[in-house]
Amino acid sequence: MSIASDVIRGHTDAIILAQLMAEDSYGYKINRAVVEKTGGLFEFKEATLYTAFRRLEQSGYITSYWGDENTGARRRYYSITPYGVELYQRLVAEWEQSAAILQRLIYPPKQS
Amino acid sequence: MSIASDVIRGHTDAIILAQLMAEDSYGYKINRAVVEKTGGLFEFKEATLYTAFRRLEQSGYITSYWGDENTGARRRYYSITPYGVELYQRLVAEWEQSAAILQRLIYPPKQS
DNA sequence: CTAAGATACCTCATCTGTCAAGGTATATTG
DNA sequence: CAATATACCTTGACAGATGAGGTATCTTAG
Repeated sequence: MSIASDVIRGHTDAIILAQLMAEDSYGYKINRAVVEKTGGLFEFKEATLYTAFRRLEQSGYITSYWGDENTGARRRYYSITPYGVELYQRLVAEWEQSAAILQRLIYPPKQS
Repeated sequence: MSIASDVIRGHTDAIILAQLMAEDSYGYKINRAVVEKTGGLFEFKEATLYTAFRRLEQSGYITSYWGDENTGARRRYYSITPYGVELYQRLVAEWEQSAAILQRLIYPPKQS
């Protein structure tokens, strides 16, 4: 993950929910998708990922169920709830607004 | 600060350093500048701000000195060090790269 | 057959940054 | 004289991220 880490920090939930907006998925697969999308620049630490799943499920934003693989390691699939869709939309809106704001704050002001 | 809070979280150092890149300044003034630049959407909690100052100073990124006001409350001015300039540049570069990455991660992928 | 690596999940303890809540002190303005 | 603005500070609690450890299955190379 080299760079990026600090900025992505705090957006764990939004990234996970974005994946679940497309389809039910499971931890390992979501993390593979993130690695692939970032060209290897970022990946979740496992502890971070599973902590987030528990947090989101306990708050009612996602639900989980065991996959019925008859081969390979078992998978716990997650599904986004209507409540989670709302959260996702709010997080995206926040991101958009806040990215614009940060863009203004992070560069030095002209001297007065 | 209503919205924004989560996204700005983690960029305290970069925002402070950006201000100090322009000129030496002090806590209260930096926070006023932030409020003004964001149209009132965001401001630092004082504890967050002063915690950050201490962290940055202990790490050698900024130095401080007391202003010589002969009126009004005393001010502790902060000055960015060469080491701090380096950090600032690194943080900005990270922000730019990471904002682009997040932009890709935060929207749902097309179903395959 | 066996070792290594990929797949897949989980927990615990610790660290770091944020922030609510409290405090001090001075100057200005109604 | 009270309220408000300026200006700084500390403490304790909390939440999210993470290092380090663990379990189990399947595939592939030697």
